[in-house]
Amino acid sequence: MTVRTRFAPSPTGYMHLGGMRTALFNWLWAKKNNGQFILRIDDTDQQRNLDEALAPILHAFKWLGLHWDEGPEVGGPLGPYFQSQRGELYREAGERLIANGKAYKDFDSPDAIKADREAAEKEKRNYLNVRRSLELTADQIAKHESDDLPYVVRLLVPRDRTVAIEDAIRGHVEWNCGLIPDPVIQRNDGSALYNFATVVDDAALQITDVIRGEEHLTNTAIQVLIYDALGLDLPRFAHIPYVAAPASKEKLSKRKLDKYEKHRAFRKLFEQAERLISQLGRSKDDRLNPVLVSFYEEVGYLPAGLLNSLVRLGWSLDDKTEYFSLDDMVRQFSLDRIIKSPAGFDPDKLLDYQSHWINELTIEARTELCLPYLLEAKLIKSSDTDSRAFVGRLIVALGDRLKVASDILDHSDFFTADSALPFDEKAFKKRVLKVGAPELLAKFRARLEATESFDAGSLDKLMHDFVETEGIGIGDIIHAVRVAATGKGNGPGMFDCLELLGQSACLKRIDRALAKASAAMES
RNA sequence: GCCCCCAUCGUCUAGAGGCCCAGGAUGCAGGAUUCUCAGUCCUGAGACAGGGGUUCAAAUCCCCUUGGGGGUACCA
Repeated sequence: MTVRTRFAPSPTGYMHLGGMRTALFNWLWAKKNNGQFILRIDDTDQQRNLDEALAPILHAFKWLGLHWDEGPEVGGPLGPYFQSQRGELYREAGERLIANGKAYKDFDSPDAIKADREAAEKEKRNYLNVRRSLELTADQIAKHESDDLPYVVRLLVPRDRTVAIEDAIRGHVEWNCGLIPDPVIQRNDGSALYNFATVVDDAALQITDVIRGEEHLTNTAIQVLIYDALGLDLPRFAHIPYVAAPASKEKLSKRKLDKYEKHRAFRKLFEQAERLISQLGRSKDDRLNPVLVSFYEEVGYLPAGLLNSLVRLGWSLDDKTEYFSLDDMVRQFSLDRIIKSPAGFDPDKLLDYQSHWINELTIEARTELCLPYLLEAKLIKSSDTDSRAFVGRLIVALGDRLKVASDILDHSDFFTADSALPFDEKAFKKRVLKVGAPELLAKFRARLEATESFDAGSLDKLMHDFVETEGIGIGDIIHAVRVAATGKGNGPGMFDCLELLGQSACLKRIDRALAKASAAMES
């Protein structure tokens, strides 16, 4: 039988990291088995602007390259793939269960149920439905119905048995049905509840493997009873642990950001977002929430980096392999190597995967990633051949300093006008305002002006000759040159920086630094 | 309260009775390289939640405790 897995998001308007990890495991398992991955939209509570709420979710899948075989936009033979359009199926299944005596119409008011529950609690007794509606005669039921007395449909739980599954991750899990109250499967208006709709849909969509978060493990008891009542075969279940927040075993949550902000590793993510906000003049929006997939796309992470990080949350191949491309994952993924305990999302580890994968990229590919940020920041005017070439050279010089695409914004000094270059005050003071430094800088400037060749190699030689004739160490001059030319105390190799800037820019910038230095000396 | 699940370095994990005074990765600290930063290389600190069993032998199996999580809805 072909393996068919599914991911069933509610159209919430965003894609959570934890949900994405669940989706990834489903996708991988399907692909690994040459099966199909289905996207079903659980839009039971009739949203008004469905498209708007769904778009970011579909976009996240597309961005990561996790394409679905059936679902929204692509359709498929077993559609529709929206629960809101499958009401007829649930109604039909509900009627069948009532006809079979596997479910019943419960005319008890919510208040009556509540009273039963409270009474049980008071007596420290486990609550079970009193099932008064089961005592009703056919005539009484007909009367209630003609009176339009509201009712819900409840599954009649067989209290004398147990229900068990062989979970692919947890192994044998068993429940005593004598402890399970009869769950509502259909509301008064005929709409289906989650546990019911899910079973009907998973069966209709021929899902063979249900891989989902462990928060659904308890639901599974009820769902298995529904499968049984409907005479359906059980899929294989795999309940994976949730993705936890840093420094806790709590579920990673979209709403607990201020807590994560205090976490050392997480703070790096917030800083990346702040860089976008300050350098691109963006406003703070929901997409820049590091619990959401959109954050990583916005900041310039690679799908490969995020994917690698997600797959390693709760899954490993062996005791040493850390880096997995999507193809590697498809080849090597397996359910039996998923761990049972929750895994905390670690931004440090993500950054390591990210820098691994970005360094696998060609310079051209990295350039393409960085250009949009430079354009948005107005550091370059267009992405023409010249800009591409220049950015490419910068990226070569940056080497593995460039970890996420928006890191390019940290190197605006290569793009700003010479007359507007900001100097890092601390570095300036330390390197340029040092005794004797301006004099050396001025002398070296003269050499820079006189030289014919301005490539890194020649500049290196030029500097060494200079150092030798002056009888100083290279450290006595190179830092001052760096600060004068780039405004900063650190960065790529100094000679690469000078070459990138070019002769005239370097001279202008050094002049500006010298002027600033003499002004500072006087005061 | 009741039911279910989980428990190895800060973090991600390897480990399915002897290979483990517990291995890798990341992070951290120190050193080397170097013009800074990043990287690279080397070194270091760092864990089997606790208690009972079973066994010649337990991180691994069983029980209890503790801790964490989930469910207990006319949410999904």
